Amino acid sequence: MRIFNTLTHQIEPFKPVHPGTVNMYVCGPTVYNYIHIGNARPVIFFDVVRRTFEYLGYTVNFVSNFTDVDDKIITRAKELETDEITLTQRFIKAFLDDAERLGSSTKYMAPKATEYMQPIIHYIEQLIEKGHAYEVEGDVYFDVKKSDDYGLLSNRQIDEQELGARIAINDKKRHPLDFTLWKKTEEGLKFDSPWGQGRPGWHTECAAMIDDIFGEKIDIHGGGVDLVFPHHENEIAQAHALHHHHLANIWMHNGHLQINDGKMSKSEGDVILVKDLTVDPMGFRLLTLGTYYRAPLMFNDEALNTYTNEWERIKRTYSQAFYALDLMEMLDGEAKNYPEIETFHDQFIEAMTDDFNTANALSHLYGLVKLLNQKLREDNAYDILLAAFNNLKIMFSILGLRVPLKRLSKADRNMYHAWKDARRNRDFERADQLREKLTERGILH
RNA sequence: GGUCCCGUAGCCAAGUGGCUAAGGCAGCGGACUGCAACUCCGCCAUCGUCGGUUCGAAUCCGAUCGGGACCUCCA
Repeated sequence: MRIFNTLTHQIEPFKPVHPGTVNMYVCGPTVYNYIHIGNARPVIFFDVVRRTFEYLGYTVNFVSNFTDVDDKIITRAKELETDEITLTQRFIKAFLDDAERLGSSTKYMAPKATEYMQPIIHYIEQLIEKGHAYEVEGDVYFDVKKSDDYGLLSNRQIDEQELGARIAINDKKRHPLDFTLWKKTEEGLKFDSPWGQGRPGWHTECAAMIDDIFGEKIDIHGGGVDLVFPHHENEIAQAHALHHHHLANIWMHNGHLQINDGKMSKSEGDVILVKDLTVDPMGFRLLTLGTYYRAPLMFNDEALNTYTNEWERIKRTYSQAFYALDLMEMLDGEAKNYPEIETFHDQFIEAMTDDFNTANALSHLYGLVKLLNQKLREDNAYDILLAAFNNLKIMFSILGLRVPLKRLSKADRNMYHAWKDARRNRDFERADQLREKLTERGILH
C-alpha cells in the first residue's frame, strides 16, 4: 500500500504502527445543518480507505468525531428557535442517515465534543503546564511561537502570512496566529473549567480525542484539504508540544468538489444537499470514485447523469448475473479459477493500493463487467460467470457499492420458465405479459 | 504579498521520461433481436501555448495564457 502523505508531500509505503492494524481518525462534521455533496466526498472516500484496508486483512479502528459545540451551532439553534442539544441530535441523525444512503458504513466510533469535556480540559491543562499555552481573562490560547516547526504540514512561514487582512486581530493573543484552546462563553452551552465557564476551541477537540482514544500516535488522519491550515496544523502543534510527535504518521486530504467552476461552500448558498439528491445515491458514489481523491471533483448535471447511467449499467449486469446463477442454483457453488478474471482482480487491487486510485480501479471493474456481459450472452458459461460474479462482488464491497437483491422464489422461477416457454412457442402476447411482471420483480431488465 | 493545485478527444477522467496516450459517457458504423430494451464487435485525441533539457516528454525545466484553492469558519 502506498499513500500520499501531506506531511512529507510525497507518496510513501504504508507501515502501520502495529502490524495488522490501522488506527485512523477522520475529522467529522460540525452538526448544525444537513451535509452537502461536497461534504459527502470524504464521507465516501475515507469509507473506501477503510474498506480497502479491511479487504487486505487489517483490523481498522475508525474514529470520526461530531463537533457539537460551536458558534455556528449557537447561531443556528437561535435561527431555528431550538436548543443546541436538540439541534445537534437532529443533525447527527441526519448525517448518519445521509452516510448510510451514500453507502458508507456508520459503524465506527463517533465521539462527541460535549462528551469529551474532561479529556479536553485535561489536555489544555497539560499544554499550559508545559508552557505552550497561556490564559488571558478566561480564554486560553496556544502559543504558536513556542513551536519550532509550526507550518510544517501546510508549508507556511508564520511571518509571511498576510495577518489580519480580513479578520480583526485579537489583541489578547501574543501572536495573531495563536489559536483558542478554551473560550470564555456568555451564551450557549458552557462547561466548568479551571479558567471559568466556557467551551473548548475546535482544534483541541480532535487532538484530545485521539489522545484519549488511542493514547499514542495513530496511522492515518484524514479530512478535506481545507483543513490542512489551520486545523490540522494546529492539531500537530498541540501533539508535538505534548508528546513530541506529529499525531499521525500519514495525513491524507481529499480535494474539493467544484460546482459551477468554483468551490461549493456553505457560506455562499450555492449548495446541493445530499438529502436532496434525486438520483440513486450509488450513482453519486460512483461519480465520486471516478476522480482521484486528491484532484478537484468537477460536479455538474451531465457528470451526475453519466455516472448514474453508468451505475444503472453495472447494476443491470450484476443483477442479471445474480439471477442467471440463481436460476441454475449455482450462487453458493465453489468458483473455479480463471486467469483472466484473476487479472482483473489483481489490477483492481493494484490500483486501490496505489494511493487509492479509484479511477483506475473502476476501469478494471468495467472490464470485468464487460466480461460478465459477454458470458451472459453465451449459453453455457456458468462456471466462469460465477467466478466473475464473485469477483465483481469483491470490488463492490471494497468500493461500498451495493445492489440489494433477493433470491428467486419458486413462483419467480416458474414465471421465468413460463416466459422462456412462451417465447419458444412464439406466444408473444403472453411472453410480453410475463416479461413485464418479471421486470416489475426486478428479475429482468 | 505568501503557499499550492490544475489545464489530456464534444463531456468526465487515468497516465507524470520510452511499446501503437487507460477507462467511461456521447457520437458514428456493424451484429444480436418477434418488437423493444439490454448486450456485443469496430471506429473516434499527440496531451493550453512557446521555448529548452534529453537518444526519447503529455510526463523534467523556463516563459506565457487560462482556471482554481488556501492564508478567516469551511469537507
